[in-house]
Amino acid sequence: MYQETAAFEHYIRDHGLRMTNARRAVLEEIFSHHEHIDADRLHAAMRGKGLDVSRATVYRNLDLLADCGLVRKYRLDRHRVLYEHMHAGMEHDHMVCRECGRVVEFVNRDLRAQQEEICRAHGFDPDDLTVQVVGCCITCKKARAARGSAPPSGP
Amino acid sequence: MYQETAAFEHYIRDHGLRMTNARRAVLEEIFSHHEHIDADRLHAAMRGKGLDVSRATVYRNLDLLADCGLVRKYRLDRHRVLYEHMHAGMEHDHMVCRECGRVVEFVNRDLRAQQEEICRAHGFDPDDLTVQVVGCCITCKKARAARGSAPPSGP
DNA sequence: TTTCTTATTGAGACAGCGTCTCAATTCGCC
DNA sequence: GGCGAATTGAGACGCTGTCTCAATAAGAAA
Repeated sequence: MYQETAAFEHYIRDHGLRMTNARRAVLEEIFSHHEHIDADRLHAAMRGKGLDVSRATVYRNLDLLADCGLVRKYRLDRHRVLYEHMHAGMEHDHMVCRECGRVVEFVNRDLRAQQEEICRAHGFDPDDLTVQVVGCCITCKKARAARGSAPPSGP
Repeated sequence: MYQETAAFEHYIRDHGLRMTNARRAVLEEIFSHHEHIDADRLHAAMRGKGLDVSRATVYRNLDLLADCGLVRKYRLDRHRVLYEHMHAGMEHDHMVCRECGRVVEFVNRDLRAQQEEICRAHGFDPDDLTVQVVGCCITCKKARAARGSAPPSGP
């Protein structure tokens, strides 16, 4: 947490911004959740702890944290935007199950390297590389198979 | 167009649905645009041609077309969801420039193969593999460099 | 420490994209 | 042609995120 606070304060100062209680609170909150969370849930969690920060401020500061690279913003679909703090160097991607909505993380260095290579080839300077896989997870696949092979059974 | 109509009608019948004028119209419209387009723009284009189809119907049928695999739904960010028809077998991905908003397509078979491999390893059955790169395109990069090397000049 | 400037905040109105509702219409099987 | 069900149209609605603007507070300067 020390590192992140320091990095954030550094960024804040460098950009002529000001460090506030609300900013510290959002930073601490997002770093206390070790998994994806959406802005409104985070906001609710903060209020639940008695932290009186407005919704707009949570949104504003999550975006600020995303800008300075401490937080990653990840859009699943129209109704789900997740934020997660960067756990040093662990760039990962997501598989989203269409049926149960479960999000599975995976890390693959080769995939990243290849994406960077493609960007280079197109003279494109990437800020964010995202691989998003939408499909059906192993659990739902099994459930579906079970239903399929034993439908509303015989006479 | 024959193939797509046939495929669509086949899907429609297989799922106990009905083929309607609105469905045919949406199918024809999306296949007449050989690039990404959003639902509202498509709707406007249809009305412009005198096709009297409601917004809700366009949304509904674009989703239906996406379900049956004839159309791909691609989300850039909160405010941009693009649809594009599948041009047989040409699975591609997108790079979006953060500055000018330009969308560059690229195709890379290795990248796809690798994603599929990862899915297999996780027992995940992919419906849609998306690689989304957000960054800065070569044009904007040059523009930025030009500004950077010759800022509001000397005293 | 007090003062002063200005970034930030809070509350809620607002915006945009989709979705939902439900009566009216249309499909397509008989 | 007639019937039952799927589909449509029009607009209200919902949700996430942004904007507004007065009030507040950070932090530099005195």
